[in-house]
Amino acid sequence: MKDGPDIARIASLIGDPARANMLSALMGGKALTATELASEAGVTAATASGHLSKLGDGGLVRVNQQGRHRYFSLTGPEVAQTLESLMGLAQHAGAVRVRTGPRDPALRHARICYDHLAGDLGVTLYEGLLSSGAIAETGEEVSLTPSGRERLSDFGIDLGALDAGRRKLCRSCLDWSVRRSHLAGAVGAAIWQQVQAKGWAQRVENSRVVAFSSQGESEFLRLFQS
Amino acid sequence: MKDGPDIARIASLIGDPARANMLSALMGGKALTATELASEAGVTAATASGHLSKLGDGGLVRVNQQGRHRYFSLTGPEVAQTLESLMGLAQHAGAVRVRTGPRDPALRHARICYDHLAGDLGVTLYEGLLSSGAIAETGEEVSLTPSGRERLSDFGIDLGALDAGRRKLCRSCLDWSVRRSHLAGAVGAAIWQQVQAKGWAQRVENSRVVAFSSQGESEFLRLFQS
DNA sequence: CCCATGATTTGATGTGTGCCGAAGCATAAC
DNA sequence: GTTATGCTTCGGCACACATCAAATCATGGG
Repeated sequence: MKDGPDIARIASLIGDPARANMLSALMGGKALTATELASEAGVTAATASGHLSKLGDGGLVRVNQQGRHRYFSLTGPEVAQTLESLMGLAQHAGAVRVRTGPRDPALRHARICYDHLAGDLGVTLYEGLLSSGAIAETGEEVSLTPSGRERLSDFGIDLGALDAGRRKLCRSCLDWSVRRSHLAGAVGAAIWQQVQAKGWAQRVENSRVVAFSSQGESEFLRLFQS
Repeated sequence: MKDGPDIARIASLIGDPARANMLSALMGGKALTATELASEAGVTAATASGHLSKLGDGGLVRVNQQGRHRYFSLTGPEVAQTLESLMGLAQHAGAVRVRTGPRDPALRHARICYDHLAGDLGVTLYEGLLSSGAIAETGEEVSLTPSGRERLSDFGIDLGALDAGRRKLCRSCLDWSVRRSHLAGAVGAAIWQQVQAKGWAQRVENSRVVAFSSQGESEFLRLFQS
């Protein structure tokens, strides 16, 4: 029964602790340099370089050379989605990190998933948009309704720019901490941008945690909670 | 950035070729004995035993002792779903098995995904049910509409029994070969059972491939294709 | 041009772990 | 009882690979 794609190859790629930490760091969506990733993984630059080249060969990360820096990022949302899926399994299997970080509760409340909002607030957003009819689902597809377009325009999002882009507008992404969906895709990314621009929230340095100001959070909930 | 569940632990579990082959075999949904799995993985019984105990500790497989046999199966649909997701990545990353099996095209056409139908025909089923209004989606959730209940009853499925069960009726599962959704959950499993009972298709020995009779396939399409 | 910084390559070391054979335990058949 | 089968445990072997230090290459700044 050696059917189907070679799953072991890429699973073993993710299976090394150093590489897994690098990938987790890249889940933040920001492109990071090789040295930054080395520090994230807790290894020397030499070791990190080897790992990154393997991840590149495996098609999990992409490089972007800029001057003498090389910026690494995940190749795409599929990778992020698979990683979240693995986190869900690990969580469920009780394979939580022995020394659960102090940031853990904050991480569950609101965090970045690649380039959009996840955690409790991400799920709230998704379900609020859905129940108010701003987005709708047909099959796996998520689409923006006319009323949704209007609301997001009012919110300050330039939908014309998104339409022009090649990226799919809406996409659902399974949340490992809540085990429900949150909103990904171009619209998901744009909403996060706008939340940031309005000063409602900002990212915590060197972490996927998102910190909402108390006022920002209440405005966010007022606008999006169903 | 050591936040979140420990992803490396279980990824490395899947990352070993022998274990990956075992898991792939279990994707067939049937519970298999330790020796069967050993032969699937191409290792001795001793080695297999060690692997299976690790998979058990990691929460990926479940044991079911019966007499002197020990039957192994995946702990649940989440595991199967994550594996499919990994296959999607592997496929996309060009990490296809060097020696692509002769069963490969058949596998894409129709196969078992844990306990329901996947591949071209699985996707056709899902989209047919959706466009004819038999199922509907709200968020990540898939639900059975009244007209859908009626159709499936006519098809010979005992919905009362499914309602009584604890398992979620409908669930969508991403298909690695087609990259679209197919139907999982209790209803997905029941449909496959019924397709089998009607003699439209049967599983190919020692493989996830599903073979439809030509008459069975045309009846299936007539009934479910949108 | 020279130095500083970022990144990769090379070579050597060590640990982890996959693998098997043989022996030990069960359970079932006779 | 005895024998056979399924599975696990143990001991030992060997290979793969993660790791680092030092050297090399590349880019940018003064």
